[in-house]
Amino acid sequence: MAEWLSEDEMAAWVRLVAVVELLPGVLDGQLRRDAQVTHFDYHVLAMLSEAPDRTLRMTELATRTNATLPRLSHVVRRLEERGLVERAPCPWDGRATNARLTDAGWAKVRATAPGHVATVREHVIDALTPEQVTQLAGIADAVLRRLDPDGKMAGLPGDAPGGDRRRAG
Amino acid sequence: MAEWLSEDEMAAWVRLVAVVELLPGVLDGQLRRDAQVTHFDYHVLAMLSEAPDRTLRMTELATRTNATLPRLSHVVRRLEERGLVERAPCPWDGRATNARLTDAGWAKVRATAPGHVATVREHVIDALTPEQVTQLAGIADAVLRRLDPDGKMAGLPGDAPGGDRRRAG
DNA sequence: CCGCTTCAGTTGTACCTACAACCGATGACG
DNA sequence: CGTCATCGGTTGTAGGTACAACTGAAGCGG
Repeated sequence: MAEWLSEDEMAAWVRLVAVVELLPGVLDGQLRRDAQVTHFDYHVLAMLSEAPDRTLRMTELATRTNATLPRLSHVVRRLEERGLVERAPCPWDGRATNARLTDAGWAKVRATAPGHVATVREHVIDALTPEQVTQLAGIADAVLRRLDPDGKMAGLPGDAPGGDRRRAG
Repeated sequence: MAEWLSEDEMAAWVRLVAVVELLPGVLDGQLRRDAQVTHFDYHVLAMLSEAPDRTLRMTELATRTNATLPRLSHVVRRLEERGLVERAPCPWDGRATNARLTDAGWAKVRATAPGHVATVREHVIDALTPEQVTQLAGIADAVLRRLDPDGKMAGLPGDAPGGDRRRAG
C-alpha cells in the first residue's frame, strides 16, 4: 500500500483516465451529429424504451442512467419540450412523476440505435478480443462496487447472493 | 458483425458506461473538496510538475492532458489568475505560449497528490487484482488506439513513425 | 388533527466545456 | 519582398452539469 503507484498501476491508470476523458466526446459527437441528442439523452430514451409501457418513475430512471435527480429533471424537461418524452404525476403517489416515451421518442430510439451500436463496436468492442471483453466486464464491475458501494446506480446485480467479486476470466 | 451486441458484450459495455459516467464525479469531488481544483486542473498541474523546468508549450500540454486547445486555454487562464501557473510567449516562436508551474502551483501539487492517489487506489486500483490491473492496461490501450488513432492524445508509446521526443523550449 | 421528518422532484445559479470565429506569427512561394 | 495558407493560441457564446435551496406530498408520533 505505497503512497504512490507502481509502474504497472500507473500504466493502467494513465490509460484509463485517457479513455474516460475521450470516450464521452466520441459518443456525444456521433449522437449529436446523427441524431441531435447527447449520449445521456440517448441513455434516458433507451432505458425508457426497454421499460414496461415505456414508462419509468424519475427516481428509477435516474438510477438506471447513473444520474442525479436534478440532472435528470433538467434533461427530461428538455426532452419533453422536444416531444420525445412526456411526464405525468403518478396516481398512487402524489410525489412521484412518471416519464413515458412518446411515439416520436420511440421512433427516435429505433432510428438512432444502429448508428450508436456501430460507434460502440468501432471504438470499443471490436478493439478487444472476446477474452478482453470478458475481462472488461469483471474489471468494470469491480470498480463500480467501489464507485457506487450501495449499488444504487448502474443496476448491478445485488452483491448479496452468490456474487464473487474477486474472479476474473 | 451483428447489428446488436451479444450478452457478454452488453455486460461489459453497460458497466463501462457506468464507470465512465461515475468516475469523473468521484475524482472531481475529492479534488474540489480537498484542494479546490477540478480533476482536469490537477492533471494540468501534474503534467507541468513532471516537465523539465516545470514548463510546457500549450499544444504539448493539451496533448498530455487529452484536451482541446480552447479548453486548455480557458483552464490555464483561470489557473494563472489563481497564481498556480504563469504564461509567457515563447522566445523562439512568436505564436507559441509556454505555461510554467509557479512555486505556489508546485506546492499545490505536492500537497494534493497524496489525497488524490489515495482516491485512485480506493476506487480503482485496490478494487482490482494485480492481473486485472495488467488486463486493464491492455484493454484501455486497445481502446485508446481507436478513440485516438493518431495517438495525438494520451502520449501513447505510439506507432507514430520517428517518435515525438521533443524538448520544451 | 398538528407538527416534524423524510421523500420525490423542480428550479435557480454558478461553473465548465464545446464549437466556431478570430488574430498575430510563421513559412512557402513567386 | 508581398501574398497566401497554415500554425498556435485566445476569445465569445451557447449549452449542459453540479450544487443548493425550495415546493409539495407522504408518513409518523403525540
